[in-house]
Amino acid sequence: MIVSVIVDVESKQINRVFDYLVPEHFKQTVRPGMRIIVPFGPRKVQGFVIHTKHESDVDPGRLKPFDDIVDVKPALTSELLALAEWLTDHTLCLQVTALKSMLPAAMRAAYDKRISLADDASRTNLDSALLPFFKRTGDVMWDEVKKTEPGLLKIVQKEVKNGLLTIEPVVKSRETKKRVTVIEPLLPQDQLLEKADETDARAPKQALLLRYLSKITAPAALTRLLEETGISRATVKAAVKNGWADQRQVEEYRDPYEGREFKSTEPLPLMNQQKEALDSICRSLDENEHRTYLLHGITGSGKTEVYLQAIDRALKQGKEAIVLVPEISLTPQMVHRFKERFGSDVAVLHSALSKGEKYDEWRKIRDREVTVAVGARSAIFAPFENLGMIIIDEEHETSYKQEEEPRYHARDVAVERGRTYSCPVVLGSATPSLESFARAKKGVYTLLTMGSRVNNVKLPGVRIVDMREELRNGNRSMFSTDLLDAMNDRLEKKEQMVLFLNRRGYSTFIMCRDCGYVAECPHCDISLTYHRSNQTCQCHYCGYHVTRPNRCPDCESEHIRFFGSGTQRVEEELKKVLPEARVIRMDVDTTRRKGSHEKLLTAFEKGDGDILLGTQMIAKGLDFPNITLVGVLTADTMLHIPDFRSSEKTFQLLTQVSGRAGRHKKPGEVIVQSYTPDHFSIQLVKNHDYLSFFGREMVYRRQSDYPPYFFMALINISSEDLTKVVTVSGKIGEFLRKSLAETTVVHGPAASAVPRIKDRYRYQCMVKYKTEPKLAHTLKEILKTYQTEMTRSDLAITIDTNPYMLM
DNA sequence: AGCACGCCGACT
DNA sequence: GTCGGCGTGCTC
Repeated sequence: MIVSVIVDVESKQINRVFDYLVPEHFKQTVRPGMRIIVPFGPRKVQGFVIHTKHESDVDPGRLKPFDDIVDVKPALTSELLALAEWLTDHTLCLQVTALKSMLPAAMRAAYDKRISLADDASRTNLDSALLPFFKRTGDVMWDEVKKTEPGLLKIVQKEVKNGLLTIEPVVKSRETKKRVTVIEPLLPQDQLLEKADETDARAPKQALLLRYLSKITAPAALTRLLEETGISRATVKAAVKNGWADQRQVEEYRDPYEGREFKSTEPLPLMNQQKEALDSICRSLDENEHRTYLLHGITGSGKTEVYLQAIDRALKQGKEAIVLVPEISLTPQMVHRFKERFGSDVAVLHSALSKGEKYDEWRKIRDREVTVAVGARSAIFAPFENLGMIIIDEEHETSYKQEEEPRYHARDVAVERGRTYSCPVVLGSATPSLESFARAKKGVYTLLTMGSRVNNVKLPGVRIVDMREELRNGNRSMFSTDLLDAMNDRLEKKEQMVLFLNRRGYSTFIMCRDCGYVAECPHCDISLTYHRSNQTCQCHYCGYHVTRPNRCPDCESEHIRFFGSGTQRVEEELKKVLPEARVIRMDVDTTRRKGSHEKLLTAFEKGDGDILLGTQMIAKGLDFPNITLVGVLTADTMLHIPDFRSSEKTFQLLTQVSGRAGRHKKPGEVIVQSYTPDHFSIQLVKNHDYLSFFGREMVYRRQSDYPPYFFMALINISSEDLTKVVTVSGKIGEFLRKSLAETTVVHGPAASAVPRIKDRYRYQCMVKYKTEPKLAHTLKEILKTYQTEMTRSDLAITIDTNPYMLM
């Protein structure tokens, strides 16, 4: 018996299957989708079994048996193995990269070396630098040595040559399972009580323990037992020794929601528009028909309730469901709604969980202990085998696109899986991506529209304030008179408000007023942001930071000024103009710690704050009844980034934040401050007019050959050597033009929008096409041509067949 | 990737 | 004579 294996070596040359013999004792257990440990050249690596067979094309003498099996159950189902192949083809990534991306991070292998003394006598002759590590008997792991003294590898290798040490490569598993000690009575209840009566006089603690044991029906956690009875570990030990009880370790799933109560909810009554949407979706479900629905429902129209009831129907048919939400930790409210409706049937996979917690949630899916997976992008690979429903909430969100390899879009994967399982895929949004809406209009997707809010709550009134006008009237502050008045009004009425600004830190750039010097990152072509809390200037691209200069590094002038405002600056300013207001600031800097995000939101919900000030992360999913005012401080920052989607992003963001106001009984108001108030993506927010926005934006996309009219592919070339980047990208551009059809447009090569990041120069070529059968082949050809140069030098070529980040 | 093999310059 | 530089090639 032979297995074909994709080994965990990320290199173009190794991107194919290798065959291994199956050792006799594994013949019954090994199956496709399992991870195994294989010898690969001189080392050991992890590999994925792709299929089993009885003959190999490889010379039988060269076949080696594999070492071990990692998984008890296959990590990947046969469907996911096929999906990995699809991912590889569509994103042009390595097969092993696709396979690994489907597993939780805790299941990715780590490698180490075990160093042992050749024999006991070797110790005396060992290089003195290594002695501290070999004082005790037993082996030493290289990772341990590296931690204290990374330079010692040379000496270790020398001693290997001298025959004093041996090195054995090992594959470490990062999977840690949480274990708890449990106690279980070994005697029936009546005997326990009998024994308790006997021991009462001599050993009261034993008696207490025996009575406790007589009451339990399932094994009890030791820690809890000790806590509740107040007896000591020694007492328990004695009882175990007496043969009254058994103590053992059991595996436990870490429950990130432990101790939290979710009251269960019943389906809510639906409005007509919701019913119609639900009926269409359920029809596909009942008929086992794959169909992609675009659920276009304005903010507050009750999309979530439609998802919940559609899922419920799928579960009742014995099927499973996947729900994707953008960066789920950011929308705890959404998680709660699923937990409340489906209780312990839900596994949650979000970025704020620890690796171990994610692994446990993932195992619940694999072991079929749950039937619903709610999570961010990678949850689309949930290893279900009878999928009945896939839902992508806020489908326009760009976080569904992975910006590392494999560069996939969860929406595409969802449609592919929906096709395999013949099940409906529901894309929901108040502001669909242009791609999806265009597809819905063409009939590729089925459009479902929900145009009014639940209970007919009115959409908030939106006012657009011209900040140039404010300036002309002598208001140089960051708050317009309108916004300030409105804020004062809400403070008086004890109502809450949300202030939105998509820039963290304190200021956007630092400039010397005397000589015009602007502080820039020495490793990236980008200006530094001032962070007031720790008095540093930071680069948001590479993390470089320096203490703030008091004098201009160029001309020694003291007139260093900070321009533009970030959330920290606004917070400070708010303290000045509204000293009595309680402000809760929410951005990457205040939510870095685990759970802090939710803590801040709960505080705001409880009314511990009047103003919630934040970046992007407060734009989605917030649903608090007391919010009656939303202020957008600078609507145009998004508009000026060099990206053809900038108008779309601006409109989506403004509409989303607007939706945070007046979702319940109290009417809401939105004030948008802008320096370009006449731009259509800002004007059309006023009437929440998605359709007009769609129409206007499509005209621009058609004129400029952008998606959805054209497809794109982006080739990025980078190196520390600028000359190399220029020559290589030049050749690539030439090759693209020569190889592709005449109707295809090739832009560049040109320097990227951020021409240097982390000391690497970056150039790019852009391909825009309608149909291009030769594209995949041409791009693969490019990678093949530069394959050796990429391994031998620092040259890097990355290809994105559906780019969202054009920087 | 990571490791061995192999062929040329500067040291005990 | 040997140590070590990194070009080349291979991994079932």
